[in-house]
Amino acid sequence: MESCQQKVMEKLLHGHGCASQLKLIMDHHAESDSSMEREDLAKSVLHCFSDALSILIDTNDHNKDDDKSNNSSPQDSSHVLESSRKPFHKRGRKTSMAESSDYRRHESPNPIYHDGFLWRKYGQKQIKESDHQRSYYKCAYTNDQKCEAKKQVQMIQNNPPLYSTTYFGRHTCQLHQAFETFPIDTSDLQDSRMIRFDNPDSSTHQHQNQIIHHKVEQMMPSEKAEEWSSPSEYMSSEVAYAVEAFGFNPARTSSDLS
DNA sequence: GGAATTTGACCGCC
DNA sequence: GGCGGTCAAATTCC
Repeated sequence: MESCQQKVMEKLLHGHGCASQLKLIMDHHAESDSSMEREDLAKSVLHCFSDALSILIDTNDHNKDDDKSNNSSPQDSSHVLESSRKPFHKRGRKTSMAESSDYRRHESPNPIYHDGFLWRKYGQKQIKESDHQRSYYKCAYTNDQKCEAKKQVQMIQNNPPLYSTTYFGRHTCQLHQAFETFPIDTSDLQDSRMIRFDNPDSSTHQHQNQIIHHKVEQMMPSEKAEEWSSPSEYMSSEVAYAVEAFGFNPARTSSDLS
C-alpha cells in the first residue's frame, strides 16, 4: 500500500510539473511557436494522471468498503454515487449487474473514456425508462485474463449533457503490472493517450492505442469538444471526473490514501 | 485481413 | 409478455 501511495504521488507530481510548464509556455509564448511542445506537455500531463488513476482504481477496489463510510459528504454525492448494495431496478435477471455486490456509479457532463483500463463494447440497448441508449463495455482482457470488470455508459440528460457511468466487478487483469514495467516515456505519446500494454512492441499494442483514439473521436460530442479551447482544458475536465468517479480527493494527503 | 463495433436476436427473470 | 443483459453475425474501420 505504501508503494502505491508513492507511485501515485510520483505520477501526480510529474503531472503537476508538466502542467506548470504548460501554463508557463501558454502565458509567455506566442501561440504558434511552441504548439508541439505544448501538445507534448498536455499529453504528458494526461498520461501521468492516467497512470495515477489506474493505481488508485486498483487500490480503491480493495478498500471500497472502507471508503463507503467516508464518502457521505454532500458535495461528493452530487457526482459520485457509490454502490449502496441495492439494485436500482427491480426487473431483470436475478444475477443482473446492478444487483451484484460490487458496483460504482458516476455521473458527469461527459462520459469517462480514460479511466486507465481498456474496454471493449459488447452491446448497446435502448432502455425503457430512458430516452437514451445504454452502452455495455467489458474489460478487453475478459477472455485473455478472465477479468470480469464491466461498465455501462448512458446519457441520462440532454441539456446540459449528463452521462452515467456504472462500473461492475473488479479488474483482475495484469494491466497494472504493465504500468510498473514500462516507465513513462513521453516521446511515444503521439499515438497513445494513456494506456500502456503488456507488450509495447506488439502489433496489438499499436492497434489498441488506435482504438482509444477512435473511441474518443466517436464518443466526444462535437459541440463539447469545441468548448475546450486547449487540450489542457479538455484533459483537466476529463481527469477530474475520472478522479471523482473513483472517490479520489486531490486535497487528501498521501497518508489519507492508505 | 484482422480486430473492434454495431445491432438484432436470444436468454432468463419478474 | 416485458424488460435488461448478453451473444454473435454483420458491418465498419484501420
